[in-house]
Amino acid sequence: MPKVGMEPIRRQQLITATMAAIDEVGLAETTVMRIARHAGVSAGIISHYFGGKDGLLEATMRQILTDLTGAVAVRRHALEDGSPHAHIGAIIEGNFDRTQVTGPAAKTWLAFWASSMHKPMLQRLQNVNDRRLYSNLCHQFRRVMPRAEARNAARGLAAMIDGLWLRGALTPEGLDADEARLLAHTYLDQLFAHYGCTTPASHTNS
Amino acid sequence: MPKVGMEPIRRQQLITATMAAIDEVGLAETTVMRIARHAGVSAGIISHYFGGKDGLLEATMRQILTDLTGAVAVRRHALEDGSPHAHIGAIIEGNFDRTQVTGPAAKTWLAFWASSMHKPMLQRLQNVNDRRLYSNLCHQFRRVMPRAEARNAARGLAAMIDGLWLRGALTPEGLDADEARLLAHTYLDQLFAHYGCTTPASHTNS
Amino acid sequence: MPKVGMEPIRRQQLITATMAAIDEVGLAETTVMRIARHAGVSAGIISHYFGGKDGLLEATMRQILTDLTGAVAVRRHALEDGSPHAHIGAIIEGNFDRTQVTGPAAKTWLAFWASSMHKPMLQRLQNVNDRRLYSNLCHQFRRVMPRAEARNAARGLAAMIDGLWLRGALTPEGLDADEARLLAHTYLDQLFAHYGCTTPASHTNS
Amino acid sequence: MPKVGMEPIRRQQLITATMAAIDEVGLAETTVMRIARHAGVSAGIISHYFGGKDGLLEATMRQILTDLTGAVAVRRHALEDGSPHAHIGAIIEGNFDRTQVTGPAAKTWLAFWASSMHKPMLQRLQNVNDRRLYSNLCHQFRRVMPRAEARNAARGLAAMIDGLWLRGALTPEGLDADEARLLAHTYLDQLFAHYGCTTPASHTNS
DNA sequence: TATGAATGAGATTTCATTCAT
DNA sequence: CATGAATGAAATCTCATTCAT
Repeated sequence: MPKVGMEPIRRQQLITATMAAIDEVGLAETTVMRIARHAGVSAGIISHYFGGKDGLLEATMRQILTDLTGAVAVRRHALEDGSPHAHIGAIIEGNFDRTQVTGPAAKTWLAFWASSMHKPMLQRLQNVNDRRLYSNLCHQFRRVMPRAEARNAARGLAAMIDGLWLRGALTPEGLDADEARLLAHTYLDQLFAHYGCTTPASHTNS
Repeated sequence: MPKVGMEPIRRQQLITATMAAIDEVGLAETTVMRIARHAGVSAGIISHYFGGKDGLLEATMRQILTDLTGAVAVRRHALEDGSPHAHIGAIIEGNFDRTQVTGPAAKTWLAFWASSMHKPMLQRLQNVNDRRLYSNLCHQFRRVMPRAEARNAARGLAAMIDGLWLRGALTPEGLDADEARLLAHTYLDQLFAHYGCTTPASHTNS
Repeated sequence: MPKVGMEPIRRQQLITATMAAIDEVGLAETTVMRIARHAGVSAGIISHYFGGKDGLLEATMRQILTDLTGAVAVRRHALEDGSPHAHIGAIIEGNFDRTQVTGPAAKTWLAFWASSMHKPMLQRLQNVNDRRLYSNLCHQFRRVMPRAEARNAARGLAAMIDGLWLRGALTPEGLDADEARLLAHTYLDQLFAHYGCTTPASHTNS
Repeated sequence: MPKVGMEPIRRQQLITATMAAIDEVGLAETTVMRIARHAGVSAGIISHYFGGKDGLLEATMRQILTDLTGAVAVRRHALEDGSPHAHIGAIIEGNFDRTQVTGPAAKTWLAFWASSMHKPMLQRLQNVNDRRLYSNLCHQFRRVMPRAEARNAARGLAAMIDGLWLRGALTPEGLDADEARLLAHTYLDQLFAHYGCTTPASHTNS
């Protein structure tokens, strides 16, 4: 039975199982045994690979944040139009990426979000991502607005994105990604409209 | 110490202590012992008055939602100007009422929110409130917009309010209520601007 | 509310409530609160009148045993025929008295019986009664049998009576007193038959 | 110490420890900690192997009943003489088997018996066994008596057996198995004598 | 006399972690 | 590498008893 090179496979297996467990019963009811059962392994192995339950949870959150960052980055690199509106549009699209808002990832995300209020390690991860989103938005808005307005626009859009996620995660049927994107883009257009910019009308997604 | 007629006093004491405990260490680490210590009573009394921990948590969430509803209602009844814009403005103000966004209540609110994903009873309470907010907003927007636009406006504003709450709860220093209100009102003005309504400029709060 | 002379009334009320509670949920689930609810009083009063739960239980058992002894004594005193067979018949009749085998008393009796294995005080009460039954039976049998046979007859009949009680208490519908009496009398007749005594055939009960 | 394949060993160990604990302090005072101490393991393992205290108690009762059934079956299969009297004699012998009436098993049996009045699961187990005893006795009696008489004989003998057990369990020194068997066999002989059957006189046990 | 508020001990159960195999 | 046996800490709940009113 002993195999070499199992480490990356097992780690991914366990992270996926963690999200499945949180999706199923919530973070509070997620025990190592349940995660292990989802992964089809024994509970003891979690301590082996992650040093303990907390290590696994941290790794899981890290992966969700990494995936989210990646989804945004991919879209921004694919832009032909480098306008601020296009960049921010890509950020919106990335944040409502199918792989993020569908299934286990969304509930896991919100669960960690709430949990991070009182766990310094999770809070740090959260903050890094949060600040990146804000500074990216702010930077793009700055290209067409004065600083004060750009800051408010960035804060408003960030709040809107989070709010849509939140409401989506709480809806039993899951987030309606298309509607969420529509609302976010509409808001974006309104923000730009206040500054006399041209706003491309179509938001058909990838 | 034993006196008669303690029930309502103790119940309120324990609900307050629950919020304090959740604020302090988070829902996951909130034990009945910690709540009892906050209230200066013994742990057993929680089962006596609330039938158990779950009963107390439910009562606590119920109170938060009731307070929130009340804060909105008070402001709407105090309106001299019955315009849609004024009504919606009052709803925003109520949602960022000092007693709601300050201190323990805000974190407790978010904690329950996340928790409600997997607890039917909390979910039900959540849904009732959620739908009331949405239908109130929708109804006012309908007075100045076509149905489809009103729906989107209501969804957008609800998401914005939640998003601001959420980000506020996660910020270590707590929510900056004034900034949040400013962003929400700005968004509201934008929504109305799109339909050529007059938008009163001042949002000095009570 | 304070009344004088309540003591005997309250004591009887609580003893009756204790039997009702044991009948309803069994000795293990019988709490002072449940007893108090049955009696329509508060739990604290039990300690007041009986010094505690154990005191009440002991008083309850004592009453059951007293009632049983009384039921036997009444029948024996009422005998016109002083023959051994008549005396023993009266003992049997008393042991299957309606007030004993019907309703709460029977289950309470068996519950105490089992419990008395490990509670010296109950065991003592049990033993006193037990020995009285045995010595009464033995004494009557001695009038028509040699000592060794009388002893065995007494032991056998005592076992038969207990066994019928036991099986009756376990039967959901309760003990069928008539059938039990019939079996006990039949056994008695057989015991006498072995020694050539005349055995009156009729066992119609009081 | 952890080894594989411990499950059956631990289960038996815990069942035995349960009987020891009940024998020692009675069912009411038997805590999982005490059982665990008897078995030399930690309390948590009881939930691990039996799902909880109730599961262990049920398993214990099941084992006692199984052992009892086995003790009877062994004797009946060993019979050379297939007469009704021999069969019933074997049933009596089995019911007063040394392993049953000696030590912890007897007290545990009675404790469960009383407890089964209010626990459906135990009651079911009890009933199955009870009915088997009755129907076995009845069937054998039917071979030499009319139906009505056979039924009464079976009921009487069953009551006698239970009564002897009961009194034995309550006697501090434990049941005197020889005396109990003697009384039961004597009763059996009397039952047969009433129908003119030959009754072998010797009841020396295995 | 009687209540019910309150406590604190004790019981069960869950669970993350460790460790021998 | 992987298992599952086992522990011990912690959490919730129950309950008899006490006591001020």
